[in-house]
Amino acid sequence: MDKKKKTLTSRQAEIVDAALKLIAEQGIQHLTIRNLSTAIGVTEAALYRHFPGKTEIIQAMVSRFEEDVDEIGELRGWRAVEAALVRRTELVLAKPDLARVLFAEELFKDSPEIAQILYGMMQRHQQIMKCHFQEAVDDGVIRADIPMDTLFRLILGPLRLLIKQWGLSDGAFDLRAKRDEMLEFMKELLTPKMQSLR
Amino acid sequence: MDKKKKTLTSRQAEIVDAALKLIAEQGIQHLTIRNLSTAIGVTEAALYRHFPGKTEIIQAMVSRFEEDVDEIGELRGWRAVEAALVRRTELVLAKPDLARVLFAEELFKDSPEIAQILYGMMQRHQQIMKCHFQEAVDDGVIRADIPMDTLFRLILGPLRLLIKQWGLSDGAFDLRAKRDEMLEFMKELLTPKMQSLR
Amino acid sequence: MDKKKKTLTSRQAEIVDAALKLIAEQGIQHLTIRNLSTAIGVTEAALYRHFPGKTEIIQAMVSRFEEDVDEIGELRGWRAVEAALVRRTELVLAKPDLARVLFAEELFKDSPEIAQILYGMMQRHQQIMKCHFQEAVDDGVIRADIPMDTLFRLILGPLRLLIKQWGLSDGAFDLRAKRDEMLEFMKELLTPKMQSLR
Amino acid sequence: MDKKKKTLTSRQAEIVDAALKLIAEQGIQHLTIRNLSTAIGVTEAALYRHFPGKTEIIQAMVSRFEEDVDEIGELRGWRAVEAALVRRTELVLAKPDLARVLFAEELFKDSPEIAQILYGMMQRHQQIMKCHFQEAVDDGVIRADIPMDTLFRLILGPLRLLIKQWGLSDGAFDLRAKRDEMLEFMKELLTPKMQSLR
DNA sequence: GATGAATGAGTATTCATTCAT
DNA sequence: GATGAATGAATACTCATTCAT
Repeated sequence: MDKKKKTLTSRQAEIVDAALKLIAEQGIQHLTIRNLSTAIGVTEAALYRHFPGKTEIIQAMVSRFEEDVDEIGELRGWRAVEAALVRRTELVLAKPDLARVLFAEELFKDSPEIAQILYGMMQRHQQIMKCHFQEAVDDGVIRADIPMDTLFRLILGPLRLLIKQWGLSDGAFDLRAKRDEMLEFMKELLTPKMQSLR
Repeated sequence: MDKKKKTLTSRQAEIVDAALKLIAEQGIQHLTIRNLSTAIGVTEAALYRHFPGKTEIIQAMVSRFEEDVDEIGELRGWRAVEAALVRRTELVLAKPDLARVLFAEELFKDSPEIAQILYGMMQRHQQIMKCHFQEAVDDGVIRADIPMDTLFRLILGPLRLLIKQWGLSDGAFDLRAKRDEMLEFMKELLTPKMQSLR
Repeated sequence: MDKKKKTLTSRQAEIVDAALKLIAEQGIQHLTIRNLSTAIGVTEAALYRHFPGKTEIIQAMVSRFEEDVDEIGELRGWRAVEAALVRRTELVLAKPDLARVLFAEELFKDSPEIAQILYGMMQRHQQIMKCHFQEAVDDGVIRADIPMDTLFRLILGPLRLLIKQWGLSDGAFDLRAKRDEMLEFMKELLTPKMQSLR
Repeated sequence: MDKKKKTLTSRQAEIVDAALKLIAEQGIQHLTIRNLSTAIGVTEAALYRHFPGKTEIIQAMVSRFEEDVDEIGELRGWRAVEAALVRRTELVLAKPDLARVLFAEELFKDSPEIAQILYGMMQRHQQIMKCHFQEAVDDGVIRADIPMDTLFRLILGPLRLLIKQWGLSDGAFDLRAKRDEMLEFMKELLTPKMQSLR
């Protein structure tokens, strides 16, 4: 699955880590070369020994998300879907601002490279999810008449909104509880109707 | 129901339009006083005759959403819900610029005033929708066992994601068709399963 | 004594009053055309109907000080000197910031016209004081061997410093009390020595 | 006795010098980052490598006064007082720029931090002088009945005025001669009048 | 007399980046 | 590998002033 494994030097890794921390703690607007360099304890100029520019730092950072996000392990079918949604919310809970970056494709409008990376991630994620949807359909857990893209929206859309509301409300409600509640209803709603006859 | 005066002078409207366009086309980082003023064809200083500051411009911009979004007319119940979703997508189709900004609350994360406005809008919109949900439940069109906030997410979440995907893909698919398809499935999924007969 | 009596129109007078008030209340840096115009209740542009520019407003304002400062009435000799010093401190007490302007010749370094006016005021004031010194000398109240300019400094210098300290300390001590104490010592110190033999 | 580090880099010293010159020659309103940077021959941005902001530049400038002013060496009593006044005037003669700023506390009225520094300097200087006054009193050179703060004003006030007049007149008179004359009179005036014999 | 709209020059400060050492 | 110094372009915003109406 890895397209271009760019093995980062330890210094590069350190920089990417610092960038992640900075975004997570202070928001993306505080991800400046200055802040980054002082976070690491070197001069601003020093960063340019390790990355050609800021864009590349963000690229490296964003690329790393991918590993984190889509590892659901050996699960399949609806269990895999559930696991994915859970994993996402847990990531949000663990690193709220980082998560905000993940969902804010608009933020990177001005650097097409990064937008591209994010778009690719989104696509790949979508692909994986659809696999699991298909498995769930085959398992008879989800009704078969909903097109995959619509299905994707019906499931991921509510999750995204839930996370967004949680973020906007500054964590005012119990994200896990609402997520579980939502998942339960989703599953029931999507269950084939004939099941009741079984 | 209008809280504050929002009668904009023609120049103010022009500025707000330009701001909207700028954000939609280039991202919020490019919404600068400079860009804004040159977009209109005046000096930067000139803008300050019409708005006290950048914040107020964005506020005016954001406030305008509200008018556009929430007028559903005389409908009630599920019909009203459908009308709202349709209205939203039609708005997106009519003013794609506005649309791109509409769901990107993250964009304004760093200015709490605007985040507040957006949050307020969202809350009010949510309130209205919940009314209609309740009506739909009372009408027996929607099952009664889903909490209102979850219901809101199950319906609005997919719509938002649909619009976002449409925006990110630069209008690559037929928004109306997908919206109608989605609506249809939603309605069916949410219909009570004659549970009362069980 | 009036060089060019510029009879101000009532609107001009109003503007000058507002300018004085502004300086007195907020300091000279807040004396802007904007603040001035809103203080009066007109547009910025309107001010230019009454004065050719900001400089002329300040000129008119500064010119008015002259009347206020040097009217000691019918007194002469040492009594007149005392009266002058008292008058100055009372002015300071009444309008602290305005007074600060009076002593801060440096503030107007960049507009030579105003510096000129202030310098002229200072000179004239010095002249008047020296007259009274001479009278005091003739009266035998002040010793005759001190040159007039030095005498001026020996008397006015401490007063200025007193006022400055009072201003810098934000009025932390009793200006009147210290002024009277100072005056008393001054008089005694400057009394001709033979007096003791009289 | 030094409170904070004041070892300036050569570039910092250059900036401070330029700032001093700018204020002295053109008034504080012209002490802008722009003017300052062009005076030195660098970009505005370059200044921020050497000072965090304008405030700190002015602070450094103001702080420098202290070193120059208060070193009188081993002297004590009236000799020390004389030495201090002489030193001050010599400083004025050597660095007229600095001199013009030296007594213009009003200039910094709007930035409380700097006003604070100046006030502190003034206080410390006053303390030192009062020590010497006391010594002079104990030596029987100065009469004992004048409160220390008044005494301070009676001696330093005239000096400040002398220097200010010299500055305003653009060095039109012989500062040294007038200073010596003043000092002589001061000493004589303040000599005890054998009051003890009365 | 007064306004609304605009201007041009200016304010302090920040940013990503470069380069000689 | 890293630093110190610098740059050019940008940021939001303010000021005194002008001009057509």
